[in-house]
Amino acid sequence: MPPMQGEELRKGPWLEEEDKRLAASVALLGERRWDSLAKASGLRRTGKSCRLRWLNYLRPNLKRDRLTAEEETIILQLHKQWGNKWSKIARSLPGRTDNEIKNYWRSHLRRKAAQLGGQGNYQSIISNAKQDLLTPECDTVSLRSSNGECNKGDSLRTSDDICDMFGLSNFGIVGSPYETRMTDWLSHLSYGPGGVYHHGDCQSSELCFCFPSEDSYGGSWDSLGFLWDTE
DNA sequence: AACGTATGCAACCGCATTCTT
DNA sequence: GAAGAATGCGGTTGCATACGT
Repeated sequence: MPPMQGEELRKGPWLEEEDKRLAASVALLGERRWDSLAKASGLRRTGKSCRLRWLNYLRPNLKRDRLTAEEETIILQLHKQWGNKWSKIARSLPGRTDNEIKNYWRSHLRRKAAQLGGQGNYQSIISNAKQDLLTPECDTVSLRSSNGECNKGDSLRTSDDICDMFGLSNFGIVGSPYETRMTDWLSHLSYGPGGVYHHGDCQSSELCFCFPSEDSYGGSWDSLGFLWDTE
């Protein structure tokens, strides 16, 4: 739609005044009909520009801090699975925008992947990130309580138990959409046929809970994409 | 101090898809 | 069901700042 004569559309960085006006208009009219909203607000911006500004900057509950190691791991995992489906990846990271993830990928992760080069090393990035999250004391992947107090025979009954046991709260998972999936999955491992067991070769003298070998649960870390899939 | 380069991020653009009339 | 409008998405660009020489 061409701008009215004498109403040149503005481009470039948003002013604080424009942000306030946009936020007020969205509160009044809702997140839809952006062209109408742009006109009604008196902003000399396109609806498209208003929508983008709202989604990427003004929307409530946006996280402004740097992406965490956990989020980086998720991005790497999901990008491997889905490719450049930024909006899809963003839906699995509450408070993050597709633009932010896309930028982060281009400035951090893509280069990181390129430095190591090749598919095999790409895998190692995920593996390294995984090691940041999980304790590496067993030759199978293991998760241990952050305080090291794993008592043989203890039951994991609730998601809180599981979060406590596995220290999920340390990873920013608690309260996120994947908390339920993660805890469900861990519960399944606890009681399912594969079982969670003390690995005999574990060098730790303490009891630790280890995932079964890849063979016995029929997959690898890569197969766990469903944990993050919110669709 | 001045200049050139690298980096991070916000915003724009064009196209595809979905919605509304 | 068709056409136009609105929205969503991914790629790209431009600018401010940090950093190195």
